[in-house]
Amino acid sequence: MTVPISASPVPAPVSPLKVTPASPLFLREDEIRRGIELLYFGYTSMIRGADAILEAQGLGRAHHRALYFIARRPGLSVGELIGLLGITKQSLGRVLTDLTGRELVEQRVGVADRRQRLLSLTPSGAALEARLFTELERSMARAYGEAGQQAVTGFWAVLMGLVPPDGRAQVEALQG
Amino acid sequence: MTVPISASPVPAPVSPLKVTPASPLFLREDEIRRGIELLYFGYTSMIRGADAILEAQGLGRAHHRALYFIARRPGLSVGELIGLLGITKQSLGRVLTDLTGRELVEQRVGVADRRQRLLSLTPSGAALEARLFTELERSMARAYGEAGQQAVTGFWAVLMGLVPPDGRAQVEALQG
DNA sequence: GAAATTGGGACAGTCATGTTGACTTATCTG
DNA sequence: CAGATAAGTCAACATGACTGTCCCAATTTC
Repeated sequence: MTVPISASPVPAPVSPLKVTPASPLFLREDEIRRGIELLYFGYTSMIRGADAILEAQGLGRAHHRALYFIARRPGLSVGELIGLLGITKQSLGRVLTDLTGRELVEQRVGVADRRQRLLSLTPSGAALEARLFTELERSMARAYGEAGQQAVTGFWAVLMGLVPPDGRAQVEALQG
Repeated sequence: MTVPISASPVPAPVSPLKVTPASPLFLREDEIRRGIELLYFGYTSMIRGADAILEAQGLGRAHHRALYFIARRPGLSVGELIGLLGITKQSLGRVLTDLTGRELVEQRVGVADRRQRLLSLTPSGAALEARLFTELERSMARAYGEAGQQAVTGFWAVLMGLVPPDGRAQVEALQG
């Protein structure tokens, strides 16, 4: 990455006014640690907003995650939800028993495959998920607004880069 | 959303070539959900890399977080660590008992205030933390490299925006 | 100097959420 | 029909958070 300058004796830096330029190779330990720490604090800050609502309902974050993905992809099967959450059938089972018992989630038999149980939110489940989403949205919308449109694109790009290549299709499929 | 057409017969859109322009106000629900989901999957993908090392040591993620912050700010007090982790004294107590019992962390009496116990890593603790950090670094460095320098700046900006204003000083103080 | 506050440790109990393993039922597919 | 798959269930267990209480030593305050 050396720029050959033959004629001029002292090669002047290209941008002398930038005091702390980011390393071109992104390899400095401090930059890695900054990312790790911001990811930790940013993530926990965002989800903390919904905790009060959940606690008032006697639910936990595991219930929230299930509600979120069922809202996002209504009609998904139990197996698909297990894959998204990355937990075992037994762990999800307890959460799903809670949610169906409270009539926040309902199941119906799959059409193509009658072994499947397709999940969707009841009206009250959708109302609760909307309240929870509003909390996350408040936090995320403020961050987007403060950082600006270009920053948001970078935010998405780095986060997608953190996901192992074989998992990216799943994330993309969830969206769009 | 009807467009009144009075004088000019067909008002041409301003940017007819942009197929899916990002909303200027960053308020479209899909953009919020994309951020929520990428943050969730990106965060879990990054930390998952260290789990195998931890499990081999019989330690958990709580131990990792404590090791990380002690490595980052050697000599910090128990109270400061509690503040960073956002957990109670009792919860941290068990983790710290484990780590000191395994001689990964050591405590010494505070100099200015002798009630304090200042935490630091032993050589073997530093070695373990370095191995764990290498795992996180591998993931983060790849994401930085794929996304590019400008994206990293945006990544940082959005994440800092997620942190409530009264908590940002603490995050900044951890760095630099 | 006495009293109140603070930093830290310890004990006991509880809850939420994850795990493994084994078994059952219904259904689909070769 | 035989085997594989989707889902549910029971039991046991591990982790990591919580609350509440009590204690000690050191510091700060009056």
